[in-house]
Amino acid sequence: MANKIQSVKGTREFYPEQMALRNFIYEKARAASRAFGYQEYDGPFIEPIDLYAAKSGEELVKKQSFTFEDRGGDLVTLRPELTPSLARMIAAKQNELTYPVRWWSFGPFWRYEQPQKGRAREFFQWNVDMLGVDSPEADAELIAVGATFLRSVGLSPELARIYVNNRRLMDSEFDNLEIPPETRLVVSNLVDRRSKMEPAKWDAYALELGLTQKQLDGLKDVLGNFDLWKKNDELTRLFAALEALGVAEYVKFDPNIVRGLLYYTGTVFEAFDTTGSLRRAIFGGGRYDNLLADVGGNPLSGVGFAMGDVVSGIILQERGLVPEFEPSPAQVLVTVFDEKLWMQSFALAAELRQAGLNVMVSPEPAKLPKQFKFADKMKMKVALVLGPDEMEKGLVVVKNLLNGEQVQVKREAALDVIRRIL
RNA sequence: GAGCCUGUAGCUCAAUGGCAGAGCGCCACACUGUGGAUGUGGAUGUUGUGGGUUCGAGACCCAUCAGGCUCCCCA
Repeated sequence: MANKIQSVKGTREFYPEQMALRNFIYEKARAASRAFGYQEYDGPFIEPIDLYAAKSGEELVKKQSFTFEDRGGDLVTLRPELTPSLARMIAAKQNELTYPVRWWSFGPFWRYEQPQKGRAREFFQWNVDMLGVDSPEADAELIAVGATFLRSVGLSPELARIYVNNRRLMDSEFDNLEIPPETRLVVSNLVDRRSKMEPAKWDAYALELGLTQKQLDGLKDVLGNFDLWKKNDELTRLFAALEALGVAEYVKFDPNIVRGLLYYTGTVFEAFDTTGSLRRAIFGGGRYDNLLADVGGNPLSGVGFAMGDVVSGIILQERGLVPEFEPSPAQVLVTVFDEKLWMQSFALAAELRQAGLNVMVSPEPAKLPKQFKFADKMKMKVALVLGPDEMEKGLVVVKNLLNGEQVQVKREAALDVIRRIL
């Protein structure tokens, strides 16, 4: 180990088993996206740092992104998120796209953060966005896409919940409490931290930030009022739509969901594992009204969410929802009897592949027990034996590895016998 | 960026400052035309890395790397 070069901190190596999990998440995300008519797209993996600097604080970009100078002296960065790229892509074709635009993507992202459980420096993220329609019903559709994913991987409403809030609602509540706009960001941050702090400490912290006792009491009333949504038109429409879309059981109003991001303007939502070991969100998103302003487009409202593969992967594993790993894509092994019949086995394997089966054949004339052990470890379903006896009569032995039964059949009939087992 | 915990065989983990071990897995054989089960035997290692203290360090000290927990952050 000593002089081996280690993998970069916070990166993961995807051995076949982990790759299967990643692909499982990808397939389910793809299916949920397509079920609602979303089109797959992708942006570049490296971008000019300015793309992010325009939107986020420069300090943040420098601290948490992988940035380097290319040979031409330009600063480029490994993309930390997709939204700015999406905004640019939309802006570039703003007048030729058919709205509403429904796009989804799944790809790698990089953030220079402290790796820990649920967080890596290189990760995959599923992004889903709808642009061009500003309605609570559109918001509901995005939530429904997320819920469809949860349902499809076996995360029932008991196991995972989507919590919803609305920025405009909270703003009007802040107005009622006479919390001035310039301290709202701080207050949002405060709300975000509530679940992580002891109540007494949180109170003290709130007062420290400049809230009056009266404002603090009012804020706590707001955060404890789970019926608040009923007096908000956007949210009542949202929940009616969620009901009709058949995903209402997944969704709950929660005034404590604020999400740190500046650019959300209306509905915000986050999905959480209800009892798991991770406090991190499975996915999160919301409505943003000014997506294109920074990249030179005309105003266009959108709603979207993103889900990382790290947290979702851990939850699926902890819940035992990952399908059993199948080591070999080939379910059929053609054994090699001995050196003389080696090429005969190769030819038989080729024949079966021609017929559309995935077939492995031993690349060496190893002992039969060894070849069977291999098939067993690879969890293959069928083994064929082509020995001298079979060769002579134009037969082949087909063995069902699941129940141990084997039959000797004519070579031409082998394909049907195999197909019946698979 | 800060604090704390951990690092020993492929994996999970033992070992009072005194000969580095167990279980599982792996390999071979029992089984010369057939896997899983069983039995017998076998190999496993620069104790993360680099220094230091000591007659003697896996253990104690310092540094460093990696992982975990928490804070920060989450565009």
